[in-house]
Amino acid sequence: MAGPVQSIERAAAILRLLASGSRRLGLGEVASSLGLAKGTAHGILRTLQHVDFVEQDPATGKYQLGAALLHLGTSYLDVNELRSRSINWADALAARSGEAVRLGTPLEGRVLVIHHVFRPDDTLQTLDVGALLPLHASSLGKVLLAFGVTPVDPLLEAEPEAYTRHTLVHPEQLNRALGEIRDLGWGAEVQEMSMGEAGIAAPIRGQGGLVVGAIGVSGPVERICDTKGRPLPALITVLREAARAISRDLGAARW
Amino acid sequence: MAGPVQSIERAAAILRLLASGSRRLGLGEVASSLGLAKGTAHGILRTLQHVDFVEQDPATGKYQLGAALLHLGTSYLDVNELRSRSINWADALAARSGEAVRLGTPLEGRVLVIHHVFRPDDTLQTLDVGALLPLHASSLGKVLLAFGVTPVDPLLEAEPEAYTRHTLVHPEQLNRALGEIRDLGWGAEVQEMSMGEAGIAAPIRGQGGLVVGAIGVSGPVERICDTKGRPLPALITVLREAARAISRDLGAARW
DNA sequence: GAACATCGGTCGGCATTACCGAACGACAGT
DNA sequence: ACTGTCGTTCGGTAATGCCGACCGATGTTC
Repeated sequence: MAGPVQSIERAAAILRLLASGSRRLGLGEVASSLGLAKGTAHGILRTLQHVDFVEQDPATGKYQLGAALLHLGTSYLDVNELRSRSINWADALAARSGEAVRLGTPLEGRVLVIHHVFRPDDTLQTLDVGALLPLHASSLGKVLLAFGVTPVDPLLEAEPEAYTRHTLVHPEQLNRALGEIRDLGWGAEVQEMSMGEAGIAAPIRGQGGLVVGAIGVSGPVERICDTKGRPLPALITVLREAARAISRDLGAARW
Repeated sequence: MAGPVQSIERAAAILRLLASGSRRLGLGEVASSLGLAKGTAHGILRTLQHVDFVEQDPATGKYQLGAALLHLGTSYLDVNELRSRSINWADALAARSGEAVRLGTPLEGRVLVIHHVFRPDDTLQTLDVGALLPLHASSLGKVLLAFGVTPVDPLLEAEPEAYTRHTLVHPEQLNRALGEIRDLGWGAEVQEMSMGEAGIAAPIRGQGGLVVGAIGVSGPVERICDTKGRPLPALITVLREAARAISRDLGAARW
């Protein structure tokens, strides 16, 4: 296997850097962050600007992501088979459960939300599609971890971030939870990312039974769980039915 | 001005190619479409795959866009100042007009929709954010053309596509329409893209009065226009007020 | 207000880099 | 079983993009 194209890797690193900080970055910041010479970084940025992947503030000269990326991102949604086959089932699940439904796939050690159906009531909600959730503190992420879609090692070595006092930060805690998820076939997250919020998720399998993503419902903890903080069995049932239906659509034989 | 980085331009071309056709593409197709040797295209694709910009179907070996692009695309929305400053005004405009509101910016000879507020009634609507509209057959596009945000020349030379029998396809037709838009300060599109649909749009100005985008309302022709097919004055008023308000927020002094 | 620090941008020489084209192995259709 | 096509690998070559010093503008400090 020959080496990857250096300049493209660097360009991707620059784009990721611009995406991580949500403010505009100067040429010097970009260059030093990636250990590049200013001239080199400038050449790459100029090229990225030329193809509309980055824009430059004419006043300050600072750089930010460009418009072409938005179109590429939505084009990804259009061709994503997991998403397109899930849409109808996700709608139905939101209707049956009365809660918000989200679909996730792993990306760079996080969970990328690729579909989001709002809770059917008319409350104000923000679209999560494109957002990245933590693996260890979201129901979608825990399911993906449990079924080996994405490696666990980095999380077990470095202490993961604690969002609330319920977040599983100890490797053994997390490992035990993942074992349970494997046994049960579904996973939950109760106030581990945000107090008052909870979610449950189940794996989606593609051809050959390989887990390719996860689907979950989430909402206020009092609507997801009973008074003892355990997920409502009725929700689990409809969720797992949806996950199975999507898996079947994707070609997973007997799941 | 030194030359842009070749491999990055090629990588971007591959991504755009994958985004244009909404189906997966094989290596051979990619290579021949761009006039590259198979080996070259493979190296670039391998790199793009390595950074999650493209994915490869393990069964067929064909390539499609990757998940990282979705996150980059939404990150672009997060930092886009035109969008963030417009959100509140767009919401208000949708409420006052009772119609769907969209914000556009030019991209590659089309209009990129960067914000979309659904019509306030509860009908089923699909989110247009990230979609590309034609310049000559959308109200947003015509406004951007009229105010010189994007060059008109390519459209005037090549006959633009006719979506309906009302689409302006003759250069002189289009030129006259653009002149009117410049005079009036707003533009309309009545069944030029899709029969039964109409829209009106107004320019948004940034610092120094430069037009940086457009905002528009659109919906069924009978709700946008009067019986003679002319846009309702009340809609035009609230639309222009919103456009002015956003322009002021962006730093356009006296607009 | 003048000197300075910092910024984005430019340029030319060097050698690393990525390109090309042919050959390979797997697969599907015939 | 053969043949066409596919994605992939590989090595030679020179074109390519990288580096670091330099430039001019901007805004900051004393």
